[in-house]
Parts: sequence; structure tokens; C-alpha cells
Amino acid sequence: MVKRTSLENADCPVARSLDAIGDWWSLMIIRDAFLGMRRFGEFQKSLGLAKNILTTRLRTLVGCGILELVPASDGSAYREYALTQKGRDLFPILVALRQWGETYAFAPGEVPNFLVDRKSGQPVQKLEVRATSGRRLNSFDTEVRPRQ
Amino acid sequence: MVKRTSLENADCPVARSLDAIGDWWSLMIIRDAFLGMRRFGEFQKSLGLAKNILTTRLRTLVGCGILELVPASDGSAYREYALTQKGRDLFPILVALRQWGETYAFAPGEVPNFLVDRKSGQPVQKLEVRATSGRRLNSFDTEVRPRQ
DNA sequence: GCGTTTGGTTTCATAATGCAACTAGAAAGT
DNA sequence: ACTTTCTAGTTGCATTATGAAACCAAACGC
Repeated sequence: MVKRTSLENADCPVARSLDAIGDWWSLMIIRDAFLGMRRFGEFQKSLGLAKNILTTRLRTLVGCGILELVPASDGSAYREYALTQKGRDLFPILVALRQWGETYAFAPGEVPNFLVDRKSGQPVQKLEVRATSGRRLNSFDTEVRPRQ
Repeated sequence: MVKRTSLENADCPVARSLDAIGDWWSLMIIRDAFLGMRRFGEFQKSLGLAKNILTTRLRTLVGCGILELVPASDGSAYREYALTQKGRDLFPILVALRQWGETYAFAPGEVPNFLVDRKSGQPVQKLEVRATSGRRLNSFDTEVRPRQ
């Protein structure tokens, strides 16, 4: 993955995030990690991507602290890729992508799989952007302040 | 952009979303669109990407209904790229990317630019994943149900 | 009408991705 | 202990995407 953040965008957090996770495979790997996958072979089988590509992606994700290599949970000599706290904090991004996909990327007949609260079995609430006051905000209600 | 959703992932909304917007430039274009940019030249100057690449990305985004070509707002014969409702609904994804970047992609000394509520001037609330009951959920509290 | 700006297209070089064959170390069977 | 299989890669090569620069036509500004 090439760092493409140009100078004029360098202080934009969106650009910085995309430098870390802004390609198809990285986010799919992270999605699978949230589903509980931890082994090279699991990711490879699930995603069907070339092994050399998977190698570079996993290495990048470990390198930027989203995944870490830990001893295998089954006691074998192999190692597993586990989400760090930094990686687990990507959860809202995945949920946002999921909810948008549920809304817009399925034809009327198709049924997507659903993210549910384990306890209630109910789908999770739709993410909402809010002001500190709790008021709901859309994009027109907000602006980016160059510094602070 | 190549459709890479494999069969086993075809019913995952995350994969579907990434088919539409899962590359660096597309999301950067959408970010700029949220900042109010509408013209080819504006995107090109802001992002510094090659014009042929911008052409294909804009065409893809129009093709999947995230942007639409509208008559120029200044009355000229040129046309502008405007976010559709489908595009505006990407807002939570951008906010999630931004908040993660703010937290993790800046060194202690660096100050990111900030997304603020226009009215109060305050940064927006951190996005939270919640159950229908309102209880906060993390990734361990949730699971994906194959169909419904 | 004439030069400039806008929004592209075309061509060619370079970089990323994908595929298949190969490999070292660990595990499992016998 | 020895062989086989499994896991997690690496290597080499073909294909595809990306990027830089030159070129171009329609629209605009004067």
C-alpha cells in the first residue's frame, strides 16, 4: 500500500485513516477479524485472495498496529493475527459500511446478512452523527475547522 | 474499479459497500464532495490525482448513483458533480473514518483539522454503536446472522 | 474573433495485483 | 522414526491498474 496523502491533505484525519486501511482487502481482512478469524489460512480461504497479497496486507496491518501476532490459541507453535485495541476501534467504520450496504447495495428481493446484538437478537441501531447536545446532525450541519 | 466480491461474500453488506467506494480515491472524492466541491477541476486540484484516474472514478461514482451530473450552479454550460441522497448517506462512514484517524493517526504534537457542528462550533460526538434498547455495544456484543 | 480555462482523452511508463509453482517448518499418522 | 499432510508463507512471471504528460474540443472572457 502506497502512502498517497498529498501535502494539502496531510492534516485530514480521513486521509490518514485511508492510508492505513483504505483498500479493499485490508477492510475485508478486518471485517473477517471482527468475525473471529485469526489464522492466515482462514483469511485466505474466506477472501479467496492471492497468498502473496494476503502476506503484504497482514504485514501492513501488523506494521500499523491494527493487528498483532500472538501465540496460537490452540497451543500449537503457529501464530495468529489478533485485533489490537486500535483495530477494535475500527468497529464503527465497519458498522457504518455495513449499514450503508444494507440500505443501498441490495435489490428488493435479496436479503443481506445482519449484524445483531447477541443478547436481544435485534439488529443494531442505525449510526447517527450527533452534536455534543445530542441533536442529530447531517453533513450540512457540520464543517471542518482547519486547526482548532 | 473491479468487482471483487467473491461468491461466499456476496451477501455481506460490507463487501457490497466496498465494491462501490472501497478505494482510496473514491472516498477522498466523496470527502471533498462533503466539503462542497462539485467541479472536476476542484477535485483534481484538491487531490492532485491524474485526470484520467479522476475521470474513471467520477464515472464510477455517477454510475452507482453516489454522485450525479447536474447543471452548473453558476449558470454556465458546464456541469457539476453533486452528491445524491445515496451519496449523502455515506456521511457516517466518513465521520467514522475521521474520528478513528483523529484518535490514532496523529502524533502527540500534530493537530488534525476537526469536524464541528456549525451552530455550536463544538466537535461532533463520537459515533457509538447501540442496541435498539440504547445500550452501547462493542464488537464482542454483536454477531452476524446469515440471513434473518 | 482570439487567447484562456475547463473537462476531459490518448499514449506510454511504472507500480500493484493475481496466479501458479515451490518451500520450510510444524503436526499428525503409523 | 519416518513419512505424509498441513500451514504459512516465498518466488517468478503475466496481467491489470495507476500515474505523468501531451494533446484536444467546447465553453468562456474580452
